[in-house]
Amino acid sequence: MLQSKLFTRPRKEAPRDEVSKNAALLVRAGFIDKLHAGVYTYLPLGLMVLKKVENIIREEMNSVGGQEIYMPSLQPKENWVKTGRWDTLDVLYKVTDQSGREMALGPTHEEIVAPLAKLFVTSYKDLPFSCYQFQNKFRMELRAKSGILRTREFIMKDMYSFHRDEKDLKEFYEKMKVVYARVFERIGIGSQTHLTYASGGSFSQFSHEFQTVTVAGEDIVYICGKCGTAVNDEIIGIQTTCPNCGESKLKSEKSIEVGNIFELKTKFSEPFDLIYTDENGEKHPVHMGCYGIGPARAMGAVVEVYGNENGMIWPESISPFRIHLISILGSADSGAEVRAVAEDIYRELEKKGISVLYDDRDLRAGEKFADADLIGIPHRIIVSEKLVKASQYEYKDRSADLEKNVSKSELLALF
RNA sequence: CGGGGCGUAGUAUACCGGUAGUACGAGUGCUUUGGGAGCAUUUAGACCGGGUUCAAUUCCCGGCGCCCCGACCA
Repeated sequence: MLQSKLFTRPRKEAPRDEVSKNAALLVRAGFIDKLHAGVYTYLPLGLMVLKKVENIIREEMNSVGGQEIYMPSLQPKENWVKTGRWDTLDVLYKVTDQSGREMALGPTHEEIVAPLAKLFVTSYKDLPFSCYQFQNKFRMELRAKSGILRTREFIMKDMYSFHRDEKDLKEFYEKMKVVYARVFERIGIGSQTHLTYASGGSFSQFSHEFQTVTVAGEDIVYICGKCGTAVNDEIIGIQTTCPNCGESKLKSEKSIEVGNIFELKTKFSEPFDLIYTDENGEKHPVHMGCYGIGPARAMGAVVEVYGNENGMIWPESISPFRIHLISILGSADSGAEVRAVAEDIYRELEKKGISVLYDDRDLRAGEKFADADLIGIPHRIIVSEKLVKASQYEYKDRSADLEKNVSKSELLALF
């Protein structure tokens, strides 16, 4: 993509009201814009990152047989009354239409997916299965904060699984732990993200969270130095040792919850009468599991981990582009030649199917470099008068801090 | 929801009870060209409502908005 065509533009300073690192950097780099408290627009570069995060999650959900669906945000009041959450869930946004009919803006989708499953589940032969979606969730947070880490409208991948009994649910649940770890590994925060034991609510002993260590986090976890498993502060009173290996020395860290999984069991199947008939003709409630990841929050966590005062360095897997090609046009006479060489390599890379952000703007070198630092694409190629004269290209791998001059064929061989 | 802070050009800021200043950005011209260039020139601003006052962007009250701390966060 030609950078001159991007309708957004990086800026030198963050707005005064964006204090958190993730929002300050993302706003400065032109990835997001704040509409109001806790509600952000995703601009072209930001949406590219978000979509890459989503696609990694999608691939992993598909790998365990998850089937993608899309459920509505506008949800009937009756479903929420049925589970008793219409009056008890204080983050629920309620809207009323012209006829006076009340509805909820979905903060989650158990109330929708359980009756949905009821349409298709009658026999043990219909189980197990799982479905998921990427959907905007609305939660009336009393206090939105920390940039895109805690917002009132946010995208969430929520998957729901349906099983004939607790044992089958448990097996699938264990598989999801592995799949979730792989998601966070792939988006670049694997080593900072810990499987964390948390409160299981009234239906199981524990739920599990995936907590990414960062000072911007709002949770506190106690991490086992031996196996990396963590315990959430909320249950450290009842779980004082590592639940995985028994180690008693745990280190406390601030962290952000980027994913969580829990066993719903029959909590939602019962109110919606979601039952199946077994081999003997006996009826049983379906056992459910629920698995959430906030792609935008995960993206914010990545920024918290990799951002510095100059900008980002994106993990390659979710970088908006693979390569940032920068032309240093120099004086008017050399400019045309530099531009021709840059356009040529741009076309060749695109032809190879490599995504390139080509900074073709007629700006000075310093400004282009500063913008590139902010945007944070990990691979950088520079074309300048000096380099053109020597038939060389400067290649920089920003995450490896590697910088070298290469010929065209060497350059193309790198990707 | 409790506590605190802040609302001034597109952005970041300054001053002031009496004509609102600077920088960046944006536009134009010339020079410059490998780390946010220089000169000239143009552009553009006091959140809303009420009160005090001869006079309010400034002081007071209310609203709205935003940020931070805490509480909350299947």
